[in-house]
Amino acid sequence: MVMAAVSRRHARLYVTVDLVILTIREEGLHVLLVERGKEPYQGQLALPGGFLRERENLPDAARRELAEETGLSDARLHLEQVATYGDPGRDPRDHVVTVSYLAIAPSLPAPVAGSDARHARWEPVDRVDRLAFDHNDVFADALERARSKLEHTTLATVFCAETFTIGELRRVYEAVWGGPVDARNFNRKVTGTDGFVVPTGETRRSTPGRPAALYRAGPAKTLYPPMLRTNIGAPTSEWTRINTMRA
Amino acid sequence: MVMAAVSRRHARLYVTVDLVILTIREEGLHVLLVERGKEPYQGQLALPGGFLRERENLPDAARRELAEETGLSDARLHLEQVATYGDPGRDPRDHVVTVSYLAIAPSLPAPVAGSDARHARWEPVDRVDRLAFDHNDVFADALERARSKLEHTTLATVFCAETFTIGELRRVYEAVWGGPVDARNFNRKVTGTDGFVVPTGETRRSTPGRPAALYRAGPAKTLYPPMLRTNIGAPTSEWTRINTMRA
DNA sequence: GGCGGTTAATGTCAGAAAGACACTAATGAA
DNA sequence: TTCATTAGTGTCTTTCTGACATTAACCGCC
Repeated sequence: MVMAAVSRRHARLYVTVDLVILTIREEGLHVLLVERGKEPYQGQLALPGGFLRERENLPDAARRELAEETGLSDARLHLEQVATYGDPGRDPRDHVVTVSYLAIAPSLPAPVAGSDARHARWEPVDRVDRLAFDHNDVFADALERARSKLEHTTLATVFCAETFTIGELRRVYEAVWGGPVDARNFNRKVTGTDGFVVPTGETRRSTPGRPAALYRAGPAKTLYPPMLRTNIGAPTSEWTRINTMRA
Repeated sequence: MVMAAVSRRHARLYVTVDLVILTIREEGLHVLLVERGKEPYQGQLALPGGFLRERENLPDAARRELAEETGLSDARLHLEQVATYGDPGRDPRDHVVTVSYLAIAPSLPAPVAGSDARHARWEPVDRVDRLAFDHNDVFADALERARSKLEHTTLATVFCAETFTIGELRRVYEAVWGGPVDARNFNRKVTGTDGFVVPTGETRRSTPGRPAALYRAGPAKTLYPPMLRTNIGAPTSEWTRINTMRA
């Protein structure tokens, strides 16, 4: 049986992946940006990314680009698809559809010098503005995804090292949500939720101050009931983008 | 200044949109499926969809396909992007990336007979199995998205006609979540949440029984605090698919 | 007109969870 | 030993939800 090829009448497009790589540095949430080395948008900051290769699937492309930018392929990294943007005018050169991925890692070092990351740098998330292409939207959607995920899942532990204190975990929430989280209620919620964290039995000393108990990430993925953002502005959750359709 | 074209070394792909069209018929949640008229997967059921055209953006393509399938372009329809699937082997003919959209409408009629919808039919969501391509995954993800959205947003009203009763709204929840919802607590939650519904002042009589008050959808999009599924199996929320990456 | 059945709406009680915040504990430095 | 700092535990109140009872508003029938 002969199988017909796809009609040549259909559009053929380039597909890229764009990465929103988040980490926590200097007590604040940062995103990795690169300076465009050539047109279009030369000199402007953009999210890192690249073109899909022949017969390459999307997550592999995202992992490849991530490894290029951060040098990491650690399994503890979080990588998840967020949205797809396909406005024909988003890239002046040609019709390019991009699939964005949220990547989260424990404290990442300064960007490595590579051919694509020559002018890469960590930017505080509240300082991100005027990115190339539609990357402002891409970034905003991924940031909101990260914020929502901290409400409903135990994802925050991915921002931490293998062992961490409750205080460190709470500061992750504060960095991602952009506001204070009550230490007493946070401690009760996290340690009272089965599978969120697992005590190691050891402590980490700080000078001065009471030594803090150390924990590892537990097996639970879902945080149920969720820990909702309350006193940090009105929730502009990704839930509310009814009829949201990325172009 | 001359702008370089995209390198010919990068892959060029076909992009499609796939629609998960949900409606409620005969007290149950249904999805629109079409029977494939040609290879690959000829004779098998699939989600409706089609190829992106030259210079067409994704939501326009989704709307175009939706109009073809349902005859509707009603602004009250809900249409939102869900995920993108790009496994090179997902279509035997060529490397095709698909972007899935969730579409929700009030009670839709039997499928119109069109060239693409010749063998279209509504299928109860719990009877969906062995779809073509990777459409089982596509469908499962969109269904879960719909289920989650009923927890966090006022989206359920889109399944209803312009005016509806609280009982009708509750049956939407029961159809989408697949289990019973307590009428007394539901009524209190819905009518007690600002902006969820707005009373019309009229009633709808049923014979026999107490006339039910009629409502319209209110302005609120977010349902906060959310109305979480509790006694309908463990929540298999889309939140828990950490590291979920559609291929 | 009254009664019964059905559906809708309101109400009650209890418990869980979270918000707000105080107090105690465990250090190390001075 | 004292003090400052950080961590952890605790208390009270409020809010919300779960479970379920009761009342209300019909229409059909006698």
